[in-house]
Amino acid sequence: MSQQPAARAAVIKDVARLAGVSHQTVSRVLNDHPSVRDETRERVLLAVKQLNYRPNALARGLAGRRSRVIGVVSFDTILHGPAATLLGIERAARHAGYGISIVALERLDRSGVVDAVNRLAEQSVAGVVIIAPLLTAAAAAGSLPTGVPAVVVESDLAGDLPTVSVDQVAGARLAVEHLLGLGHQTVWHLSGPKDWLEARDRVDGWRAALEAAGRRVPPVLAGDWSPKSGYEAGRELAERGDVTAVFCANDQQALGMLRALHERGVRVPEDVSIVGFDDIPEAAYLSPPLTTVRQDFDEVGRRCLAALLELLGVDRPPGVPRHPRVPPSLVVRASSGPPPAS
Amino acid sequence: MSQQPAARAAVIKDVARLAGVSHQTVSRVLNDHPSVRDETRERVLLAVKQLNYRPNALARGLAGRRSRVIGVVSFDTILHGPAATLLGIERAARHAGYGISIVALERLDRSGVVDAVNRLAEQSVAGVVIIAPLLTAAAAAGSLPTGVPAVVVESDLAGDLPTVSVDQVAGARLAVEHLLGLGHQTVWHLSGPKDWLEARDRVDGWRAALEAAGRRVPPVLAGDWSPKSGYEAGRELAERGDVTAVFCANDQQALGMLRALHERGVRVPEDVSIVGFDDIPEAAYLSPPLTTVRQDFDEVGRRCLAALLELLGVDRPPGVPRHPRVPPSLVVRASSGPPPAS
DNA sequence: CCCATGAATGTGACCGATAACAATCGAGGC
DNA sequence: GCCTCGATTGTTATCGGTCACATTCATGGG
Repeated sequence: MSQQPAARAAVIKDVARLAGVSHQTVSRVLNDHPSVRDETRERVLLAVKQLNYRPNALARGLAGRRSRVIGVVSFDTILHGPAATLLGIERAARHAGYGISIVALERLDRSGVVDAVNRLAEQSVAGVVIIAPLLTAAAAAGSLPTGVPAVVVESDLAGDLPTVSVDQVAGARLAVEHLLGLGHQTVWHLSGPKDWLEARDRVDGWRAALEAAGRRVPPVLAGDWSPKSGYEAGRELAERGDVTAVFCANDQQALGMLRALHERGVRVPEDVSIVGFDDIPEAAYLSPPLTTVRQDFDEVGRRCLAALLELLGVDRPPGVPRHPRVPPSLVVRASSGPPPAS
Repeated sequence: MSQQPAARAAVIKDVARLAGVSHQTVSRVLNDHPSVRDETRERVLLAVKQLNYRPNALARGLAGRRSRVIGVVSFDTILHGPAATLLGIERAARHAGYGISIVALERLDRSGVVDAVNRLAEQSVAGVVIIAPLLTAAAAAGSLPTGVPAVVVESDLAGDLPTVSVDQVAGARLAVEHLLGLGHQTVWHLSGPKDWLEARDRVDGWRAALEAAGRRVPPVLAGDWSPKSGYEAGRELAERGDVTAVFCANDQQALGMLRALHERGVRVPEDVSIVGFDDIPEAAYLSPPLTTVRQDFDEVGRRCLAALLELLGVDRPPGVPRHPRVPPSLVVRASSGPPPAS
């Protein structure tokens, strides 16, 4: 009848008692402090194993003023990019021995970001990563009041905070150069929403590539990332006879555009070539399979963590650039080809 | 010269001093304990505001043995379903005043799940939600060693733990009945991976609906959620002339199948009707727009949280069922129609 | 008029770890 | 042989809250 109801998890004192040392010595072993005799260390580790002891992260954080958790402010994780970025960060954090706390934002305005960071700060996170694909969020990140170490993803203009982003401009250039290389006279562009930085950068890269080649720059078609906006843009383009190549700012828009063109009897790539951006899992199985630009989100996650750890002074690999840009790569499939002979 | 370097954040004692009360009274105000005089309460709240005081969640959790964070064990959050579920849980948690800590699993085996829960337990989470769409994960969840309150999502066989899931069987039935209602003699099925519970349930629902209608049950085609497997199954089906309707276990597979059929000149829905599952954002813009079954992931998230809060004894709404099943709904689009006249 | 009662508030222990400092011990220098 | 020094280990304070209990004070019943 004297059975404990749920044998309370062992704490550091239990380990100390079992190993016959002071709790402080146990703490030293756990944090591999140098001056512990080998024999003592082993005795402690044995006790740890026997009791299945796991240090309490809360107590650790409170006493040591550093927690092994990093906060992530995320946005619209239904979209492929943000979801993949979040996963990349989680993966990198886990490998570095950190946990992840997330706060998702419904709207990406200034007070929302600040508020989210505050909520994370309450939890004494070691630092935060802000996935801030919008201009407003980047601005907010630039003016964080608290002294929380922060890294901003997908934005290179967050005040003096370190940032990590995919080189969107280079990605757009890859797409455009690919199409020009196939013989197209110019390339149209269906952009993402104006307030997204990635959308803006892709427009810039597209325009720069066209200008560098001395080509005419058509007007930008404005989309909102959704397949719907791609569909609508596709119907417009189908009306005109002079479009031979379109660079869509993401794969979902490209998908909608494919549908519109197909509906109107415009053949891809024979009549019009389409290039997307993201390389979502579906891209290879659209009709036709989509040529697109792939982003390495795992690499983004790794670099975020590297930047954050440097900020925390944990690691100090001297060569880490403050605003690294991860290079994207072009994946050529069947949706792009030479222009019609005409 | 006496300026503080970064004016350390205010703690409860600072508030107490400023308000001229004891720290315990401040604590009472913060946790709205009844017996505090109004005048005192206001004085404290004023001090809180003046100092911009925010209670330290670590200390709170340590002392009070309850943290306002719940852990989520997630898997494959690149897929639409898990990503949406995660977001739903985060949203519900945020509204209930809880934060979210996540651990993503690479593989969904027993030790992985147990390990993830342990990592969360170290952080003293109030409870965990396990997104366990695989049989192995459900089994692991059923044998969690620690005394951590847990709710399991997308699995109804996790020992005696409360679970929340979408009624996959009903969803599959909706799809099949829709197709039979259009006049098809029978419906083929491209399943998800065998070890996923959702895949298994959808197979069950499909078969049950066919049997209930007294129809022939064709062999199950085995997929793996990927567009690729849908594409391959589509090529096989195109070979046969006798297939008029296919229920795909998810939209990505349906997408691949659409591509294969299109490639072979099989028209959808004139020759073959296709129904998917999930209603991913792309579904409405495929060629043709996809008829599919929609799941309400926000509702799943809400119910998860309700179940967890009940487990925590925080709330006790008596009517909460232990294994609620969220009903899915059919979204009819252009990929399904009457069978060919033949 | 005294005492029981309950509301309002304060005091000190405690949660489980780390940090700072003290104590102990054996070895090498004079 | 005594003292200093570094390696080990222990003791106590501390992190920032909550909990359990003590205390104070005004009120109402006998």
